[in-house]
Amino acid sequence: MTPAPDISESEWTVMEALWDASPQTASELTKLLRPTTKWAENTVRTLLTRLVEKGALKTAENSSGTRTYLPAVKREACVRAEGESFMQRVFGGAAKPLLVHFAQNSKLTAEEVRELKKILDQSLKS
Amino acid sequence: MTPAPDISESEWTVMEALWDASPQTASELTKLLRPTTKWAENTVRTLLTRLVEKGALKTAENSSGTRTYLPAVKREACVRAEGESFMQRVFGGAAKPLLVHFAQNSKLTAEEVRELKKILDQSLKS
DNA sequence: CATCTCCCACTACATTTGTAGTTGCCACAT
DNA sequence: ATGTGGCAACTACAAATGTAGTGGGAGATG
Repeated sequence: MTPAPDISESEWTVMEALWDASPQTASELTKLLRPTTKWAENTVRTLLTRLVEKGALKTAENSSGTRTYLPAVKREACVRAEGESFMQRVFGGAAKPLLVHFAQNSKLTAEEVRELKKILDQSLKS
Repeated sequence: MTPAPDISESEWTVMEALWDASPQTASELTKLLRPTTKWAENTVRTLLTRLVEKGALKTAENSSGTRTYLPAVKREACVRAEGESFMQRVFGGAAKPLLVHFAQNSKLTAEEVRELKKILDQSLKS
């Protein structure tokens, strides 16, 4: 596995779009992201280039010869890495305080609480 | 309330030390952090200065006239802000997927699971 | 053929972050 | 008075990040 590259905030936005739907060309992505980000196309291109350098994206040519981008790393792997680093930085690496924090600071529906409890049960299963 | 300044990773290390025990002088902090960080005193001083600029720390003179540093923002507030931003970036702002993720990726003791369930129950007590 | 368009490769430039080094000032021991 | 040891202010400088601009080649168009 690629060791889950470091993905900055803006880059993360691009990655999400591609995890959601890929491959896409730079201009497709630009249009897709424009409403939320207001980024110029060159900005998106720069981010794409950097992500390719980092090994987070791969490229391929589409039928019409233009380049398309697609993830080279799984979202889940990046989420795990980011989560790990966050947990380390803010909670000294301990999962429980983190879970406590988010459990306390979120308003959850009864349904969600039920689900989470089930997952907690499983999590200690193995 | 101060709107919870943006605290970088290295800065966070310093903040933790001061949330843990304050006020402290630059050299005290340097000694305290040396084992873990290997930072030169000037490095610590730079971080302290930046944190003061950001409004995360305040200073005061101690009896012997040298400067001491102490938090100007509560840890809990910073944790909340960081957590919020992390949740936004990585989980699109949704608490449940975040909780699911960490619940699944952590090995918890039966005791911890019990505790967490209790907190979940309270969290929906609206 | 002369252009107009797209797309891509380069270049740009301010900020933030990590990690110090250099200088100046002041109280205290000679 | 003078050197010395701290402490504080200012300066340094490279990498990463956010956010573009510019120039050049390959097709589409008039």
